[in-house]
Amino acid sequence: MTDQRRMTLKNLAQELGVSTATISNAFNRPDQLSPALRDRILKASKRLGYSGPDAKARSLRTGRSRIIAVVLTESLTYSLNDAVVGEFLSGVAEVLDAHGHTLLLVPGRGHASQPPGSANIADGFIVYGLMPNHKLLDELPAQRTLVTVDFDIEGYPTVHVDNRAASYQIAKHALRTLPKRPAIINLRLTKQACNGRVKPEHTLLPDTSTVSRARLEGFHRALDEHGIDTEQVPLWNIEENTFEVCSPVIAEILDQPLGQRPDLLLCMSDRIALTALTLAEERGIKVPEELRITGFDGIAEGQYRAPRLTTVRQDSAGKGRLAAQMILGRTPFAQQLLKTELLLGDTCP
Amino acid sequence: MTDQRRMTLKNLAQELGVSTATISNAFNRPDQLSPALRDRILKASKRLGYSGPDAKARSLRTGRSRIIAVVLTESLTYSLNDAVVGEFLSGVAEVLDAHGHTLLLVPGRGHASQPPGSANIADGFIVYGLMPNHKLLDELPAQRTLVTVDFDIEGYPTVHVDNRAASYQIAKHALRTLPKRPAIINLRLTKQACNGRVKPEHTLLPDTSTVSRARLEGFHRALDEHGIDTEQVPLWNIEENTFEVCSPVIAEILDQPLGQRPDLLLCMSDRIALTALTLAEERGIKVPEELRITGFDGIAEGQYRAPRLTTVRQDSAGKGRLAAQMILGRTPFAQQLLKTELLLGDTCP
DNA sequence: AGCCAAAACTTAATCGATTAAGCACCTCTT
DNA sequence: AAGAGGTGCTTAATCGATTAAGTTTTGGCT
Repeated sequence: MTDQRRMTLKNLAQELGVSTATISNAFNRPDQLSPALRDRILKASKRLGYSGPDAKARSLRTGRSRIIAVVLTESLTYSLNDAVVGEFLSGVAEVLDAHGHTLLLVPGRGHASQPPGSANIADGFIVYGLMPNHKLLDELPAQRTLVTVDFDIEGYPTVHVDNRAASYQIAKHALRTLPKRPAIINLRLTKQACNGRVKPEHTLLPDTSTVSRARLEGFHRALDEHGIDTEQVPLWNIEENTFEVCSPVIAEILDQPLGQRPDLLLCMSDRIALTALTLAEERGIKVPEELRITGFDGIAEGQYRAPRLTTVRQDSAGKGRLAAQMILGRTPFAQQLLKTELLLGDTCP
Repeated sequence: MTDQRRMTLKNLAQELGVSTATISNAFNRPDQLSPALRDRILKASKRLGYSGPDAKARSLRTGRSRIIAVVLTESLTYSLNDAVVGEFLSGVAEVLDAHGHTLLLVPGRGHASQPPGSANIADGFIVYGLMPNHKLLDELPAQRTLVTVDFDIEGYPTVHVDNRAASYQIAKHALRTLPKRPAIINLRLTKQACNGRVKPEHTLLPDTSTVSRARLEGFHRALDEHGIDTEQVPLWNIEENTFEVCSPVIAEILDQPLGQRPDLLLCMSDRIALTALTLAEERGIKVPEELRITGFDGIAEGQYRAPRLTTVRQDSAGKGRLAAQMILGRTPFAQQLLKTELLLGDTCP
């Protein structure tokens, strides 16, 4: 028996007394050989434990792997626990799957973080929300196909959301009833790590193409229009979009003496807003009577609870679908800007 | 200039007048050549736009791709929106990343669902919670390394959670104060699709190795011990672990006339329990006074809210880490059974 | 029968690397 | 001065497929 040697296309060909080309055709181009022979080959490969052409060899020869890599901002560990990222990925996956492609996840920053080397097996890269100065960016553009999401690289196609317009819109809504003490809680806004109140010594990220910077500008514009001095509006920064990291900062905000405690929180993510909501509930602070809260993102968790979060929904899944379509060449490369939608919940009616 | 032709190791070698072996060594075995030459090679490759050995070719030659595939039960679109799956994947990713491997996501059921063909590029497979009769299982064991999670394939290493013990434990806790009308809400328990009350014509999944079946048995055993006739306990089934699919079923349960409405809901997932909690709040049903609710999984969403969900925590991330370690050969292959932990929240004190 | 096109296969080059084995050459040691 | 042992590099086989081009067989038509 020949069970021992690893089954390859070549071995199978020998076994059956046909050429390797024919075996290959049996798997890839049924019209190139007689049905009878094809049937014989397929049966034999099942019998001998040959599970089809090896993906490694095939991808080398054809130059295509049917794998698309998504490069994420953070470690995978963090990213996969973030609802917004999850939604985005599920959008990507939906389109890839429909076209027979598979999804490779590459961490933006990791432990041993290999160079993208092991990932350059992919046919294309979707780069998600990297900081504009990220070191990976030096290496990537040498690669073939590339779509960026939520940030720009000069000359490359992008899909993103009009963050400025969206945050302006929700701030406008919130300001219809003027707050006495509004406050803003942002995400990764300062150049230096800062988990708490943003002080004069902190410099904000300069690049207005940054998601956080754009959202802040939307808030500020709305405040301006309502005659509120943005300099006087307390600005807080949070380093990581998780309950654990948000929690102490928000506790600090809510535990200020009554005269200083904000009555409106403009939050830069639903995660932040939901954390604020939970902490307010724990303290018996009435939402929205004593404290109004707005979020950003429109994740499911904020909508499937009582009270519902007032927020602005960005179509993360749609963003993912679009990016995937661009990478697969189903949609012309372009600069795509997705619309957002105001969700009127109960936390800021 | 030679910029035009695609840079390969061979071209680079020619350009520099050295052998391909030397270039390869420059990237993979620095000790095999003089530092001076290596430096020259690295500089030249940067200059000529060569981004290191091609991953496709390398993986063919070496037989290893440094890619591990995770095969998921459902479509990726669904899986990536499920907190439990997300946590599991983040555990997997953590270990893979630390060892310089990348994560390939393969949907269990998809649209065009290619055979695992394009995925067999992976060095190993982590198969997550597939139904025991899934067709993918026919194809997979021919592959090299394989670890199953949350279900068994004869003879293969597994990591799972003691679902029976865990559900028994939380049911025991819930039954310390005897309910008048307990009810059970399960997930994917019936052979036929059934989103609602399980009726006599439905047959339960036979295999007790199934997660849902095991959990049901835990519930039943506890009920038994408290002298409650399990036949009399209404059993509801839900087909998909999402708010949208849960919602109508739970509405139906809660909208029953007061004498029939349950006063204890044993839910098979936190998603179900949280949906029940939201719907109860909307209806002004007091939790836990009028209705006690228990969950299963211990996802973050249930703990970072008020009231906190009473549930039993399975260490999904730990499951992922362990599976990844086994696949990478860092932990001996085995049948691993992870412990669970009771989380006493407010919904069933 | 004879001719020709289509059908059914085969030949052989190629994709871009890795790596064992081999060959110079240099530096010590005795 | 000869042998031993390192360095530093090259040669060439190989991984497992795909595919354009070529060859043989088949069958249809006059």
